[in-house]
Amino acid sequence: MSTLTPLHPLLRKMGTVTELSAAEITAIDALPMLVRDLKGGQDIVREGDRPSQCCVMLSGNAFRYKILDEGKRQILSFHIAGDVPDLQSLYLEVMDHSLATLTPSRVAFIPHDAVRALLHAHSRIADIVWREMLIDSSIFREWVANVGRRSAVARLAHVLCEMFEKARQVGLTEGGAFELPVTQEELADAMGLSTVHVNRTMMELRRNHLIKTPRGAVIINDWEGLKEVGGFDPTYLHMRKVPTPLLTA
Amino acid sequence: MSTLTPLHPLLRKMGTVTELSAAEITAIDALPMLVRDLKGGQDIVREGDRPSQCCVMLSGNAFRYKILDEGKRQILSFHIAGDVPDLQSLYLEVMDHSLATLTPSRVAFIPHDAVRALLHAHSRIADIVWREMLIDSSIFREWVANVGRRSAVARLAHVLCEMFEKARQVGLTEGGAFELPVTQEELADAMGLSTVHVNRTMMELRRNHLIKTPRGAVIINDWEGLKEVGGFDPTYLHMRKVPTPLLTA
DNA sequence: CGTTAACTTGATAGCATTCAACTAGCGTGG
DNA sequence: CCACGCTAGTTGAATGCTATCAAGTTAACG
Repeated sequence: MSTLTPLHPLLRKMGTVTELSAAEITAIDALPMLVRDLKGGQDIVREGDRPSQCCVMLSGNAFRYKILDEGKRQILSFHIAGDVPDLQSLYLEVMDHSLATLTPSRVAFIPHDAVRALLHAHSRIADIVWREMLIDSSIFREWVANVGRRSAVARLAHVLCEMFEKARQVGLTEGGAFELPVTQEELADAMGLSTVHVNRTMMELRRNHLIKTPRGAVIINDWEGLKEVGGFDPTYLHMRKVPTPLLTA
Repeated sequence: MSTLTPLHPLLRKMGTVTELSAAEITAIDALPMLVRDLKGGQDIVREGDRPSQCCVMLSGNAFRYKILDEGKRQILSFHIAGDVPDLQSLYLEVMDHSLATLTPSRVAFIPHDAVRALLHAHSRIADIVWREMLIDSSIFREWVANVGRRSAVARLAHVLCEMFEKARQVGLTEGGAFELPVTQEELADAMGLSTVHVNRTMMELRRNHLIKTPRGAVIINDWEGLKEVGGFDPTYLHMRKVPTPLLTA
């Protein structure tokens, strides 16, 4: 499954946007990283923290979330290998949300200083990184709309479409299938629904032959149909070109 | 009300964060701007556009929104004088949402090239601008949580708290009062509720003596109470210091 | 003053939540 | 190797928050 290339994970993601020069690649390779293996369901940074480093997902999955009054949780995003889920901490000193692993994950921590130095030295890399942050922001906008104005089925279909596209972009799909190590409870917290209703909604998608859901994964049977139901238009993902993984694993 | 200082509007906002040097101020003042007066309810940029400039709100109010299937609208943010609501277009070539005026507004358009040049020449300004974009993103996260996991009353209270804080930050409040030229329909589209229910919810807040709503404005009678109801914690606004407008008008 | 947009109010309907079991899958340990 | 126990998923019934529909009322404006 996660046949990660030997490439630096950052290159994997950035490479989907622009060809990098040798100097740029060297600079990225030279970034100091502290690699750690984490269990699933473990916080990486918490709301209120003032991190001095940011983290790159090498493998596994993570998600960002907020806890509101009465202990209700809102999941803000899901992340896969290659993502830097707390990039914003470079400029926002205190975390306004938490970040945790979903599955056992390998994570690399890079000091903010090192990243800042890289961005100052290589303006093209800076451009890519900023763009990445702005896409992050664009996705939040879509989520506001998703949670605010779509029905449960549409919401779920939309989330699945998005996760599929993001996985496809970095070559983590096989046909219409991709790993989705997310419980229905987590999906519920991401979509602002109850677990029970996510369950029923999911069954509806299956009943209509749009998806199949083997353990920990999703198979999309009817991509066009799913997009239709979710009102999915990938514009907001701002993918530059047709996803072409750097290396065909 | 909007006793705008003679200062460049960008300075107004950025000045709340750091003291700028003379050189930096000159550079900002030198930005080429095309100033236009727009009516209320008029689109500035539309989803799908590929703008080559971004706009600064000099006066008036604006909002960003998406139209989904079946014509449903989701409002993503509200903006006041000093904001640059489409900054992201600097790096995201195609608009994933629309931007429109709420009230008659004076807007300045600045070419992307000029902004990019400014950011390259003055890294401290770049830092402030990036920070601003990331705060934008943080606010979207909070909105996801707001729409996803809060009840109608809490949602409304939270939105009002946020708008008050943002206005206060740039000196656009008088005591607990601030201008809110937003119809209940617009509030509804911002919160993912129906107009009718916004109306009832608003009445509830009034009945509990938390707010008063004279035409086009809001007076907060009980700030602590409103924060309580909305579960409002301003951390996500990432305000550096206690709001001190550059000039006391 | 007439006209229109914004705001109110009442009644009804519906999607989603909550509560409460129950089932299936899976790892662990006796 | 099977039992136990836990987590995730499934199902049913009842409640409830919010939407929808339909008028009516107020307020701004020319």
